[in-house]
Amino acid sequence: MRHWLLKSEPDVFSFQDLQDRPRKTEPWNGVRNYQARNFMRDGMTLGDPGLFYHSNTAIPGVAGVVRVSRSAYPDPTQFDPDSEYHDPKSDPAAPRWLMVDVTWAAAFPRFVPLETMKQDPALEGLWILRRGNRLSITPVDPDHFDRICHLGGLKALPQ
DNA sequence: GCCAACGTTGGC
DNA sequence: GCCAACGTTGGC
Repeated sequence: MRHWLLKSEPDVFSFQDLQDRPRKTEPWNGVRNYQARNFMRDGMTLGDPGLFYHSNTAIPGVAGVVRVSRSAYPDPTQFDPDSEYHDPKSDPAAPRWLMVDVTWAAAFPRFVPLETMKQDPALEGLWILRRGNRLSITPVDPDHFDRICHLGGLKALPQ
């Protein structure tokens, strides 16, 4: 089992939006970066926990925890001409882009701002804190994962 | 809205 | 295969 951090712009899709979904589950579509795709394809397995990170917003940070509820499969939006994620170069016989499903697991009692994580020596090396980081899906060390959950006031993960 | 950092594209 | 141009990301 590996740990992850998933970025989402809350104006587009927030952690609250996920919680409000039927079955609290959402396909993580629209990933159009090869490295992020490879993490989903080669790294993610069912049940992997992930931090739900709000990016490109007034106070960026981690809102809570999700779990991978379906492993990587083709992202249908790449074949949809009406989708903003449409990729005309992707061959339906060999889909270029994949997605996973994620399911809401637990909300942090306290939102953990990026600023807080930056100032925490225990989080040194966390991918999201590296300069110029733009990857929307990144692995997280178990120690870092636990530390961020602690900062968020989460005692233990359900199940 | 600015802009640094980064990934992708395409001419050569 | 190099690399300049371009588009996107995302913190501030």
